[in-house]
Amino acid sequence: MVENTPLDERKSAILRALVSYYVTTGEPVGSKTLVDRFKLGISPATARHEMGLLEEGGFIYQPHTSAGRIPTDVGYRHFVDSYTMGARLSAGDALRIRRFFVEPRWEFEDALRQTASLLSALTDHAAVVFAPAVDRSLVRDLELVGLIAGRAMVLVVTDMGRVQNHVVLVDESLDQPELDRAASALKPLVMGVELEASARVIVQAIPTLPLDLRDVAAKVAAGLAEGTSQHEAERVFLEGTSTMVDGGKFHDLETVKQVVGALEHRRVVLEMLAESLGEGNVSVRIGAENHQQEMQACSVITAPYGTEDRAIGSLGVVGPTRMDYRRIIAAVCEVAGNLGRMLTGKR
Amino acid sequence: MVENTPLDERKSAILRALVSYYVTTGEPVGSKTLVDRFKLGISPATARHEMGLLEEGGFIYQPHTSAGRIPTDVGYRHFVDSYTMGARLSAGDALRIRRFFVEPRWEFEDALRQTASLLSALTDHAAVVFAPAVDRSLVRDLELVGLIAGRAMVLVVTDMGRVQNHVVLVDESLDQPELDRAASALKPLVMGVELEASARVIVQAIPTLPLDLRDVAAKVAAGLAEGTSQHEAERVFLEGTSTMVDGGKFHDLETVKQVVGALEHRRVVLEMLAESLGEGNVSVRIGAENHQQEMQACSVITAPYGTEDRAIGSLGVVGPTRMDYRRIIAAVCEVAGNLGRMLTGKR
DNA sequence: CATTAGCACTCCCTCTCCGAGAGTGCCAAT
DNA sequence: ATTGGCACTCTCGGAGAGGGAGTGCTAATG
Repeated sequence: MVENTPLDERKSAILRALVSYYVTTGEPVGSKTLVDRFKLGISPATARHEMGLLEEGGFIYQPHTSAGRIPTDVGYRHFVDSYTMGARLSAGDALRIRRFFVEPRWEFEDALRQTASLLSALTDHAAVVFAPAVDRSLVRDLELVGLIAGRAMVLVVTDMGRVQNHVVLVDESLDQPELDRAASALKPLVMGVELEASARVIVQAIPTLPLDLRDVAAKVAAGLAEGTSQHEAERVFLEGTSTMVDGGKFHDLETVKQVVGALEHRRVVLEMLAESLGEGNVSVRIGAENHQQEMQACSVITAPYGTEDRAIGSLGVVGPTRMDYRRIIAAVCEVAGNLGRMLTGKR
Repeated sequence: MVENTPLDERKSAILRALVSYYVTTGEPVGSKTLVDRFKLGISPATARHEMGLLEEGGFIYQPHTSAGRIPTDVGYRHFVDSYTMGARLSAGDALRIRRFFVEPRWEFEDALRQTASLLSALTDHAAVVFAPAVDRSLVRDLELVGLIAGRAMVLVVTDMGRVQNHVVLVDESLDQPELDRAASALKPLVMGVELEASARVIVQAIPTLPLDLRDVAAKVAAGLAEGTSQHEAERVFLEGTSTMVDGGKFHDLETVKQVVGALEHRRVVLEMLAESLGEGNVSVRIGAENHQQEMQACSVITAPYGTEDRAIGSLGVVGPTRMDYRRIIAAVCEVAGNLGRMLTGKR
């Protein structure tokens, strides 16, 4: 409520203890409980005094007079900022992650979906994994396949085993040999080019192409452009929504519905993960810090994955603000690191 | 409880009224309410008498002595069997479906996902659409694309615009020209063949191939076989799970979690939809009629889609046993019909 | 001056009690 | 066979009471 006072060490310790305890029980925490369970070296009265100050500072609040205290979003924020660095995974979790990633996984999409499952199981919250459609993997193949009734499919394969396809309308008279001819002409143009740039490359080369191929080329370029931009929503893998319904994570059923609904319509997930792609490191959004209206009862922990210098996607965990931040942050980081290594083969 | 008495007309009418009313309110229905709201031409006392008999027959039950009656699964079953034929869609719903299907949709997967969304929005329940990986669409193209580190991707396109890809391990020494050579050799074998049969065709042709291609061919066939059988789970499109959380559809939160969890792990959905593929027509599974343990608090309404003689997939709606069967059955049928027509181009 | 023990106070939670309301089953009359 | 009358049962909601947990304040203490 007042200004953004930096907390002295004792207040910080009290806040840490309070958050830790509240997160496990879900009950408001009183001064007595606090000094009983944690070796704070102070009496309940002193704790009460400090807690009063913490409340003035907006770090904790009482659901009603004469109840224990509950952390506010600001309180969680301080907890995360001051006590979260260097959190280590439990041996069990670490082992589980290591086991998961030593298994070879050949399918790109499969790997991402399973990673989402892992993350959800690990944290007991909903997990998302996102691979942006627009990325810097390199084109390995381009094919044109005629379908029924003047439709043709543009197929692009990247070096990371990702397939993108897009159906375009072409002149009905084009048969497969002609499509092959077009593909042969276009393929050399885009081989080794970044997927993101491929449409542009083709457009630029159109004037140099034989007249009868220009129309097809334009269609293909359009398909590529649309394919890379539009279908991002399909690149979101979401697992563990059922954990949201779990006992008492959210008090309000309406909230649960809102959150599950928002996650389901991938737009919100997409926004969150895209934001985190920009920042270089693990990102923690607590409650109202989320820009998305629907997510303001949640905390979202995300991290990009890839190599040091280049992120190829991001992943994260969504849960109630009352979550075990240390554990989850550690898990997200560890999984992101492993996934990045697995996909890039580096390091 | 007793035997499977065929109900006389009046009992049947009472049951119909009771189900209709209960489905809208969710409250146990009493004899007075029943004769007040429906023109049954009998007095409450008579209704009570009949209701007593219906209860003996196991069609309805009381949550506690001296409360109204609620339909049992058997009651719903009778309702569906006797009162559901020829149910018509509301004009609004019919229009909405028609509007949806006149828009051209080029992407197979997209079309299915959006259909699931439509069905969910239409019924206000969770909706699933399933396209089995093994089907009878015809192969239009086969490509081999080299990826990093001895992996190659087998790409197959079918005439309905479906792309299937599977990564296989090949000899590290194989470069793209050699893969192309292999693809050229294999492609003629499978062109126009049913996807389902393609792996078998290749295996049979292996002895006729040049020695140095036989290994690759076997790998490709294995990849095709695995691709067509294993990844069915990825062909399930699920939308609208958040509607499950809606007020009072299920009384028990634990049930909601169980159901959402089961839907999320596609296995259960897959089982249900595969079952319905076998039966030729719309199928209604009410509560305990579901073979899946997790679904016994739900009703599942599914229908295959495709042409008259050949189903190419199935779709359905999952909700609480307390649902508006007439409306939902009509919606499922209509959507299935339209989707089939759109995908096959037939009427 | 910070810390602490003591204490009165506040508020929630649970339990119980009670009356109203809804619905039933049965019985006797039609 | 149907119906009106009636006593009975059960749930639901509100009121009231007691217990418990936790607070803020004050005065005493090192």
